[in-house]
Amino acid sequence: MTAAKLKPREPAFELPYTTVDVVILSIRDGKLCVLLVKRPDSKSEPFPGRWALPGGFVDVECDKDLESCAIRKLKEKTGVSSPYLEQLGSWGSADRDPRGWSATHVYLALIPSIDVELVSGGNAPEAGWFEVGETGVSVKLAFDHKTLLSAALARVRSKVEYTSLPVHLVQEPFTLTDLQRAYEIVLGRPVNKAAFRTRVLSANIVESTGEFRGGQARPAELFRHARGHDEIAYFPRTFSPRS
Amino acid sequence: MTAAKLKPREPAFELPYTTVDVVILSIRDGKLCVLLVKRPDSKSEPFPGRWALPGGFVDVECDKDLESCAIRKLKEKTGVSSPYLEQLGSWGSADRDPRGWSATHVYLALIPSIDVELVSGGNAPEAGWFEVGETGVSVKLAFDHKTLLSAALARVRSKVEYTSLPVHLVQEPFTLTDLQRAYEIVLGRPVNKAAFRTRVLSANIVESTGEFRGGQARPAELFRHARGHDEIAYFPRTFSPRS
DNA sequence: CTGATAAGTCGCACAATACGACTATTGTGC
DNA sequence: GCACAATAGTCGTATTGTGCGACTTATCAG
Repeated sequence: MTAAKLKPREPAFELPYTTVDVVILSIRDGKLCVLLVKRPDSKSEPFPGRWALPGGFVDVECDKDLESCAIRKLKEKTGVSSPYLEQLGSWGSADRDPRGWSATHVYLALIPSIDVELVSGGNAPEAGWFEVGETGVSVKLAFDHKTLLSAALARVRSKVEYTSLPVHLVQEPFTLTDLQRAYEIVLGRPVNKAAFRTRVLSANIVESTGEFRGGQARPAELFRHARGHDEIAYFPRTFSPRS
Repeated sequence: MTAAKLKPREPAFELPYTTVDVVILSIRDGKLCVLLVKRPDSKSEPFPGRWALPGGFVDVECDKDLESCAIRKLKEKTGVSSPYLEQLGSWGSADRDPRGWSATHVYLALIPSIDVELVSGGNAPEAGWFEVGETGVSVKLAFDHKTLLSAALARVRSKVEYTSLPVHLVQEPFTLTDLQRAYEIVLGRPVNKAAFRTRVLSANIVESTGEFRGGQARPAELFRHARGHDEIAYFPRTFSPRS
């Protein structure tokens, strides 16, 4: 790729880099986890060998907009093509990337806790799921990705209190108990069963499939996301346990 | 400015433009208003003469990060230097700017309803306040600014229900009635006085100055933003009138 | 002194819900 | 076949928060 490829543009001042990063969260083994990829080991790259959020430069040739770019990167890493995806925000400064002024548009994706085929091997970077604790992951992250991850966690933990967001962390069909577990994992505290069920059912965010799943006990009714509820629903009040 | 100014960079693929736009809202004459600037009339510019949100290219020479850039643009237009400022999101696509692939980082600013000295005249663009209705302003906007403004209004109207956000629309010192008016203007409906006062006071978002303002009636206690509450507070419940 | 005006308070009724305790429905071991 | 374990799902109530109308308080004008 040469400078000849650069279309002459007006104004001819220096342009920042534009990137997209995706915070992909999922529940694995009862823990909230984030998907990280290992940066290439080449010394010409910043943060070689360091773990990072999946992401990279916007490709003006193939990305028609920012969201498409985020979806492309998600698809490349996980094979998942239609997750819950929302924009988290953008971070841009002179020093967040050693290569120069850069701005990243960060997306938050939630995917169900199924076995995602991590697209790895070949020249694709190594990828893996990392449990997130109170503040983030235990490994050191590249760039300002620690900040981005913190922001994502704050957003998710805040929204759990008053939205139907965790619906997107469970695989359809699911039982109300499955859904309650997802809430509890993200909230980090138990939730009363009766109160939880009234809330969820009266908000019409899920609908019955009519099917039941049996275990060694009474079979549980199976639900799916309510049709026409691709977006998350807002509860009028937060989950607030009695003191 | 010539191509020589362009620092050679690796990778040498085409970079999107990076801009920052600011949605500046204020209450004027009891109406929610947005600040717009007129685009230059030169034919070499996109959307000549059209009204637009204040904003423009990130200047990698003087802007250390995106927020500084937003603050700079706000200062240039209004003279206000420390408003309530939050990031709204980013919009980027191949076709939102006729000059090429561009991504804009949009900030939302709330400023008190004082007489802002609109910095205008000379070669500075014409600027003015426009009342926003249900969906936006009555004039046609440049670029995708209609979308950006809609998003800003949706954010504000949603947050009014459960946060202390309108605190930043009133000039200190203010009475509780002043604050209630701000809520009512953004909400578009009346609020019960007693309920409003309990909520606001128990949330500790304002504190008394000890001063009083007299009119032809009983003097009202004057308040200011509570110290240590630069950010907005979240109420546990939404304003919800009885049906 | 009286009335107008707006600030600020009080108390009740109502609605939502957190929660523990209850019932219901299945599988399993004896 | 019966007791029991395990989990699903419901019920009733105590408690909390708050919406709202009506009240009291404080000031000014005439």
